[in-house]
Amino acid sequence: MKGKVFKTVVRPAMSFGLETVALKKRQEAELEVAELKMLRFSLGVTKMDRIRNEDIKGTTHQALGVRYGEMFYCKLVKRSEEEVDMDKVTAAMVLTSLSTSPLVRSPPVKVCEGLSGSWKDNGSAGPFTPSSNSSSGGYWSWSAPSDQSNPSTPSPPLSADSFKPFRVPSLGGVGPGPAGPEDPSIDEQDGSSLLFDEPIPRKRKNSMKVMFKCLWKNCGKVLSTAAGIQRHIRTIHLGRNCDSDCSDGEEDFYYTEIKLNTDSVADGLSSLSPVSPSIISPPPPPPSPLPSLSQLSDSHRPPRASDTKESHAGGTTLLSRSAPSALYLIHTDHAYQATAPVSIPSSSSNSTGSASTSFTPTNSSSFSISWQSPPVTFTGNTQVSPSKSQGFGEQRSQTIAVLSSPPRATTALSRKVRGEGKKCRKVYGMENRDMWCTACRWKKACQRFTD
DNA sequence: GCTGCCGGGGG
DNA sequence: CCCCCGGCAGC
Repeated sequence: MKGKVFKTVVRPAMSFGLETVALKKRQEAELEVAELKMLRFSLGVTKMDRIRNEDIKGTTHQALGVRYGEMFYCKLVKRSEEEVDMDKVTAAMVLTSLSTSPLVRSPPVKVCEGLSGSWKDNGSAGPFTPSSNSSSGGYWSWSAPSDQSNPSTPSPPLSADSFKPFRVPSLGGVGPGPAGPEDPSIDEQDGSSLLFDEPIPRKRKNSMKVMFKCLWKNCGKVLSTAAGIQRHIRTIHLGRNCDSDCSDGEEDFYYTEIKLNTDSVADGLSSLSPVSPSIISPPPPPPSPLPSLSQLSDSHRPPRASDTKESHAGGTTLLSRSAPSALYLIHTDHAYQATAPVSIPSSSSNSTGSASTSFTPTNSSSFSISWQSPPVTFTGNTQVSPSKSQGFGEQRSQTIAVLSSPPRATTALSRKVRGEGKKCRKVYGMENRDMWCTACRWKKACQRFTD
C-alpha cells in the first residue's frame, strides 16, 4: 500500500474504482468517515461548493468513490501524495458498509474508531445524527431530516437489489500489486481512465448499454463513460475549463449509472413519454423515490448519450454501431449539456454569458441540446464544427434530439408554475435552512429540486 | 394558511 | 455581486 496506488487511482482526474477508496493514515480514519458522510450528504442536500470549501477544506486530499446501488457518490480530494498511505482495507470496510446499509438508517455503519465529532457539527445537527458522539461508536447514520420522504435522500436502490455484489478489488489482493494492473487497458483520453471496473460500456451487451447520468440539478446529461460524465461535470458544473488536471484538488461528481437497453430507448424516442423508469434497471424504491432519479428522469426525458471517446481509436465504432436505435443515443463526447434556463449559479464560472444560449460553448467543439431547454435556444451559434471528424450519425442524432425536444415551454411564460416537487424548504425544513439551495434561501426558484 | 418564487431593495 | 424580504399566487 503505497502512494503509488493512490496516485494511480487519483491522478487520472477522478477515476477510481467504485469500491476503491484511497485512505490515509489510520488515525485519520476519522476524517475519512466524515468525508464519506459528507459525500452522501452533499449528494442531495447541500451545495457542493459549500461543503467543499467549508467543510473539507483543510483535510488532506484523497479520493473517494462509493457505489451505492445504482448511484455513484464520488468525491475526489486531492491529497499530497507523500502522505498518502493507503489503507484499502479500511476503505473497503467503509464502503462496503456504506453500500450495504440500505437507507442509511439500518445498520449504522460502524467504522474503525473515532470520528465522533469530527463531522461538522454545525449545531443544527444537520442531517446526520452524530449518534451522540458515541465516543468510539462511530455511528454515523444519515438520518435525513425529512427522512420520511426526503426526495433528496439518496435512498439506495435497496440493499436487496441483487446487484453486483460489492466487489472489493484491491482488497483481496491487498497491497499495491492489484491496484496497479487494475485497468491498464482502459486507459483512454487524458488519462481519465476509469477504474470503474464495473460496467463500462466497452463491453456493451447485446442490447444493454450502460450509461452514466449526471445528477446535477437541471442536468440529465447522459454519457457513456464515466470519464465522460466526469469531465462533463467538471466542466459544466464545477466550472473548470481546462479539462485535464486543472482540478484545484477537489472535485465532486455525482452521477448515476443507468442501464438502458437500446430497444427501450428507441421507444423512448418515438413516444417521448416522460418518465423513463424503464431505463433504470432496478425499479426505484417506491417509498422514497430517488430524488435524483425520479426527478431527473422526468424532467429530462430522452436518455441520450454522448461520448465517443470510448477509445478514440476504434471507439467510434464501438458506440455507433451498437444498434440502429443507438444512433439516437450517440452524441458527441464532451457534449455539454444545455441546462434549463436556470443555470446553476455556483459553477457559472465558465458560462461566460453565452448570451442567449444556455449551453456552454467551451472549447470543445461539440455541444448538445437539452430537450428541456426552450427550443429556440440553440440556433445560430451552434458551434457544431461541421468538420467534425466523425460525421456519421452524430449530426443526425443531434438533429433528432432537437426535433424531438420541444416540449414547448409555452406553458408558464409569466410566472413559473408552482413547483410541485418538494423544495428545499420542505425537504430540509426551516431548521436546516442553511442546507437549502441558495435560490431557496433567497426565496427564488429552487434550483435543487427543479420540477 | 402554507409555500414557491417574483420583483425589488439593501449592503 | 450576495443577501434579504414583501407580497402575489397556487395549493
